[in-house]
Amino acid sequence: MKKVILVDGNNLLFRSYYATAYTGNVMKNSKGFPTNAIYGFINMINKIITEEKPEYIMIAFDKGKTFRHDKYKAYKDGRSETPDELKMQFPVAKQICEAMGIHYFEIDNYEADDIIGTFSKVVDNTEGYDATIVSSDKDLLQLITDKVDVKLLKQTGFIRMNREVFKETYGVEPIGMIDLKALMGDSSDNIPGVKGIGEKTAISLLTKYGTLDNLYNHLDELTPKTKEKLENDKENAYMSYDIATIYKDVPINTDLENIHYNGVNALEYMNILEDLEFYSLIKKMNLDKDLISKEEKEEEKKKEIKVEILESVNNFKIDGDFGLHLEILGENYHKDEVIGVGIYNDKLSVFIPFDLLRDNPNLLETDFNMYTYDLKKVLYIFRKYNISIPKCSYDAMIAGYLLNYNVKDDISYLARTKGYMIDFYEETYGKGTKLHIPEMEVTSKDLVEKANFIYETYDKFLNELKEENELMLFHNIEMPLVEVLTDMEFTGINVDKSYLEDFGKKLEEKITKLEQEIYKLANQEFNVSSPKQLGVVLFEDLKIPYPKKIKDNNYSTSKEILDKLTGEYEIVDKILEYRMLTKLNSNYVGGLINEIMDDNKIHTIFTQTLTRTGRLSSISPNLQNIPIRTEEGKLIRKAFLPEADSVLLSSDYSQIELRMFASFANAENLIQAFKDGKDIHAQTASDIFDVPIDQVDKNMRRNAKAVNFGILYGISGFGLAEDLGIDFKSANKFIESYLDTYPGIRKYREDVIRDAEAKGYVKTIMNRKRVIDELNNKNYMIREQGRRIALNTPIQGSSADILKKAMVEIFNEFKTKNLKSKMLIQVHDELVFNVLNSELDTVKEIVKRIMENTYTLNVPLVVDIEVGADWYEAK
DNA sequence: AACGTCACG
DNA sequence: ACGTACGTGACGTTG
Repeated sequence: MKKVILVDGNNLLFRSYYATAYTGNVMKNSKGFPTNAIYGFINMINKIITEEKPEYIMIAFDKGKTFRHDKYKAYKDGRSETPDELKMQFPVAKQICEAMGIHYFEIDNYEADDIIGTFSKVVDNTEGYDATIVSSDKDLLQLITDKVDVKLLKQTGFIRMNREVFKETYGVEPIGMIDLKALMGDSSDNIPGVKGIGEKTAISLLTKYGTLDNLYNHLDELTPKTKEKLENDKENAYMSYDIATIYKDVPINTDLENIHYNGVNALEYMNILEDLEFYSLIKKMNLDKDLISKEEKEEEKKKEIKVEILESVNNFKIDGDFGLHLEILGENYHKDEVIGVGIYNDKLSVFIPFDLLRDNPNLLETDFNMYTYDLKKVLYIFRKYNISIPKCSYDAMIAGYLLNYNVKDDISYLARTKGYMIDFYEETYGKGTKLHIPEMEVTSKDLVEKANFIYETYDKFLNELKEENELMLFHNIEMPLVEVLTDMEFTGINVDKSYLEDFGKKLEEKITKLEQEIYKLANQEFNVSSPKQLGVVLFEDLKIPYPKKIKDNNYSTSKEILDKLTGEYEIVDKILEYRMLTKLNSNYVGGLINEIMDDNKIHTIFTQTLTRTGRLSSISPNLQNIPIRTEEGKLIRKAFLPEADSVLLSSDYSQIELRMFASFANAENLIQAFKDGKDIHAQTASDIFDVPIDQVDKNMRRNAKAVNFGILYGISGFGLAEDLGIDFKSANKFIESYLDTYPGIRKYREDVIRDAEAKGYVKTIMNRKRVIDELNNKNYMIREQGRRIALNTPIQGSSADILKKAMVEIFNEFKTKNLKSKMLIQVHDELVFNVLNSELDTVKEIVKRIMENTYTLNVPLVVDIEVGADWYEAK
């Protein structure tokens, strides 16, 4: 027997949607596209395939108004409109069917039921086949025959309904389902049936008379009341019969070979899953090799590479440029164990265990070029172990990042976009407690495969970069920056552990005290750190009126909300202080102490390929969010110290983003103000409120400052109103008068958005490109977000470009001048250096000159420099 | 693993 | 009628 699976696609999507949507929180990807229905849909299909192992499968969808509407206008009336968030998911579900290698059908004017009915009829009439229908809709039960059963989905699990079970449950043949509906109707489809006859009467009538026709032939045998009901509604009964009958002759190609299941198209499928951000499914799929089609498996085999595991260095020689991949066990190459390196080119296909390399640190000495994926990791490790480093000016991770591939720190993702089916890190090395180094046979193959991918795609990626005009950015900024960042990470920054410990103790004392006071004010003990418990205590037990229109089931206890209650309720002030102190203690005192290494320094990792705008990010620990805005928090900075005979120097761009914006938009008054070195927010206030600059008061300046910031983010009246605590109307007025004052800005905004919408992407001054899919989204809000992204990215990204360029130049000048001072930290518009006292004047001059002149805008770039005995003083 | 919160530019 | 400013990372709580 060959198994045919017939899936009710509509039903699956609706079910999955409402299974989770009732909470009001529909699952979405980071772009805001709803994915909850699709997620359940995919899981269900996967389950069906694993459980049923079908040779044939198809999925049916509804399309258009059906012929049933012609017969009965009110068909399905009363159903609530399908939510947009669900509608949006249908096209994606169909793409997924295709990617999964499953034929799907949608035929105008027919429901999914009819398509399924048509196939079930074919199977019923074909020797050697049987079918299983998958749905939670009982309507389909009428299709059950000896060869066709229904997997009826329940909330958890399913019931398999075959002819026997059906008869036991309903007392009639499956086909009698139609007669049953003709009598009892169906409220969900708004099928009327016969008034006054429900399930019980209908079943008992049909048990006796079998069919609707036969029943109407024996009306005289019935009680007068029932007879009357049936007579009155005869027309409705037959109409209902018609509508409830699944049509079995939909005009489609019913050749079963047409729906043969060949397995997924792995690449296409993966791409969709990545868009949806279903990472768990990506991993699962890769583990489930059954899902990958045979052709692809064969192709995979063809690519199998012979791997030599290097045991002795005697005959090892690099001949020609080569791909190299280094792997570590974990995520932090500053402390994790190194596994080894894979090397590949046309002549070499070798795995070198790390021990061997460490014992032979000159093994890789060569004039040929090295290509890598994550060069910084390689540079860092090789430097740490004094291994000679081949020259390298190509890194696939950087290339992939600039080309807008979703790299996600795992070479396998990038490789798969080019058809290299490399296992994910987690599959090979595990995760969390399961992290381990597998047998050398496995690691050697893994690393060489990766080196092979790096080597073979070199031309491809460089060509793509060339097409995007990103070669300059790649060669002159990002690649040289890798070395700069390596050096910064390697150098690290001194941190005074005992200072932090003392600071922590003081914090803890205050926290304990505050905690007791809060308990007292609350008349109970509870976990102040639990937003949930806190919400109940404040807004239920203490009956503090919630300061916002209630929208969710939960009370927000965010600063934004609590700030509105300060002064009025003592407990709120204490909670805010508690929050601030615990944040400092756990995130900064504790967090930083945990990251201090044996040399008493902190070595962060700068991620160069993460942000969508071109900025860096910093992890383990994040040195880009050390407190500064409050005095208490700022004290943390006293723990960051220079080396002996040195000071810390901080240089930061003044208003770089606003200058950038003024320059791009050619906003003359703003540009002039920058040229004249005026207080820019005061000048703005003077312009929009039309008063002389010396009559600008504090409030006017504050408002102007907020608009200046807002404009960088793609301002909205609502956002500005929130920020300034004013009403929506006045906020809009500010914005309007701002745009009237600076018509260049108004025009620039319109131009940028129009251009971005036409092209689907934006670029920075150095041609860094960001694709903005949000601009095409059907959802108004997401499109609006896309527009704000289009406005903000060139600003934020160009600032990032400029600072990166400056970093490379400063690094090079330090090197040529043989300076011992070191760049340590980058914080988006600021650099922090350890500067030897003897080099202070030189460094000041270099840093200021390069940062201010590395790129010429229509406005001057101004850099402020501060020096001190710690990071607190140097700021 | 996701959420809420809050630290930074 | 809706829901609202851009880009990050880390922690504690909760499911």
